[in-house]
Amino acid sequence: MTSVVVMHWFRKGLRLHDNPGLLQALSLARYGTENDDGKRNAKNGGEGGGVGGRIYPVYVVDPNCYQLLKCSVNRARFLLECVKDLDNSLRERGSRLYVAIGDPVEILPRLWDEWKVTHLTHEADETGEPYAVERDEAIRVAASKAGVEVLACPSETLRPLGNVPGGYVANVGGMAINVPSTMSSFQQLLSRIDRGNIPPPLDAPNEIDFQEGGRDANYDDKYLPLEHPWEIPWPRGYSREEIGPVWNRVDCLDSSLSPIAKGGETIALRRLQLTVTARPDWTASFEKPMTSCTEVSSPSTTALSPYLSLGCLSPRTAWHAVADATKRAQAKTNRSKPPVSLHGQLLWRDFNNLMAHSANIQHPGSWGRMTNPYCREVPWSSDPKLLLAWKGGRTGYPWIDACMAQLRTQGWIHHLGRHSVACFLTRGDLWQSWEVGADHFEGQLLDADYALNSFNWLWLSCSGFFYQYFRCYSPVTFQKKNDPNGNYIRRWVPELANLPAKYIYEPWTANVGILNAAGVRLGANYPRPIVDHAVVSKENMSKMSLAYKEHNDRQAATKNNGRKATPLGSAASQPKKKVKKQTKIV
DNA sequence: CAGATGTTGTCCCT
DNA sequence: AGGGACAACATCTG
Repeated sequence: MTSVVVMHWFRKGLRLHDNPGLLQALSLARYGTENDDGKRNAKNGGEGGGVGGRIYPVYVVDPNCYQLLKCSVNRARFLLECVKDLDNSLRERGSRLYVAIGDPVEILPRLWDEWKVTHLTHEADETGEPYAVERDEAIRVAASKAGVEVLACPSETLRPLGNVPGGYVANVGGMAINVPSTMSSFQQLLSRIDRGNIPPPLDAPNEIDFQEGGRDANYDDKYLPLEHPWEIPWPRGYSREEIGPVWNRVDCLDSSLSPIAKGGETIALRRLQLTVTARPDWTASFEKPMTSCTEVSSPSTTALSPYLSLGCLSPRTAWHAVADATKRAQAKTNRSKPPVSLHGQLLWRDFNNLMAHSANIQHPGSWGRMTNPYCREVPWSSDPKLLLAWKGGRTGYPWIDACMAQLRTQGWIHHLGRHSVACFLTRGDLWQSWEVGADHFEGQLLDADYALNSFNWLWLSCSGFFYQYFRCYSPVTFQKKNDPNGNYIRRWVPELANLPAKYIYEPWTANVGILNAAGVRLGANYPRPIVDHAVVSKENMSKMSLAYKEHNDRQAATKNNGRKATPLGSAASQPKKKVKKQTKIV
């Protein structure tokens, strides 16, 4: 009898619950066959005795992957906590995680050979993130050479993104469907698939599922580098000497200071329980724009995003937790609706993923760049001094600087805080490209996500999906109403903590006596504003207007030269655009 | 083609 | 607190 040896390769999807790839691996190891519909658990997935197969759950700490390439210390810590938690959960079930460091394209084939692997399962990467595409293709080629069968299962989103049954762009009768480019058309598309029902999450496998082919005693002492995290080559730019102290410092962080307690599936499910399941009325009536971005002690939202971005939490598990809690809410409680409801937040996530998927099908690898087909060309400047001031929270606008300080310290800020700083860097004030802002967020955010990060930067910079550039956030007044005393600023910019409330958002308007009394020395321990918002925001609106005109002219010229083929029939494939109308004079 | 709509603006008025 | 002007974007709907 040929024995089946399955490797389940964790990349994202760092969870046991609702993990179809893992269940397929278990089914193969126990019964030698795939779980036919991918919907039943491995324990129910077949008849008769097992085939004596074995399963090796594997994680490769890959310094070049999206999750580690640009990561801050905070983010590396969070990722490793997720991996450790996964190992703990597998050990509770009689298995374990085998962890290696380096390039999966070199490491995995060695392990296939060593372990006589016959099947490889992993979560499919559907957005077309360039590094993942290249890596997975190389793995597919190597697996084919090695005679290893590969099974990639979609489980990152509520529904698969691609052209598969139940997916958002599934071919219907051989006709490619139009990919929506607005949230409302996305919602309509979703409502047409199985009447908007979201498939229920799959249960986590239990100890019985792992009873055959659990641990391999021969390798118990191998692949345990997590005991020595300082050997991990992160983050980029730190010398080996620095990495030890960095790790120690991270371990000493008071995690209660952070809205994100700790990484890992266990904490993710507990946080879902505490924020959603235990609060039916809050969940049912949740409206994103009504939540506060100036909370000092704990987030006003669920702050589940870091767990979703690494796949510690399944979006379908979250969806059904919200649905169940909403059912239990009191009758008199107002039920909010997408896009502002909690379900709406998960829909945004899928919509963003679908847009990344679509952009990368049209122009591979373009999503994170200005060449993105959904991105308008705007002639941004490039000023390293301005960029550095923004990154370091030294813009002289306390609200902006406070947000950047929270980002740097906790790796998380409220969505509206992100709006403020992203608008400020791009179309609002500094006129720097959204790409450099996205790049910085990618490094700093615990919840950095390939699809969501670029989508939001396109949106805020009015380069794509959102175009009302005349709606501009003020770095002074936006939060004055919500936090008149400036408690958030006092928390994150301690240099300003003693200023009277009247001046906390605009220290440059205070006289020297007041500043001295508060210990503020403008230009010394706190900068003067690097730009005059009233002036530059007006100038920038004119620049945006011009950039849009030029965009429309280019579109019109393209139309005259004939249609450009685009495979998905998206908005980008319908060049139309009359020349902009003259403004009517009344 | 006109009119409605778009997750979360600001300022000033009553 | 609620509403309109601001100056006026793109996309979708009928």
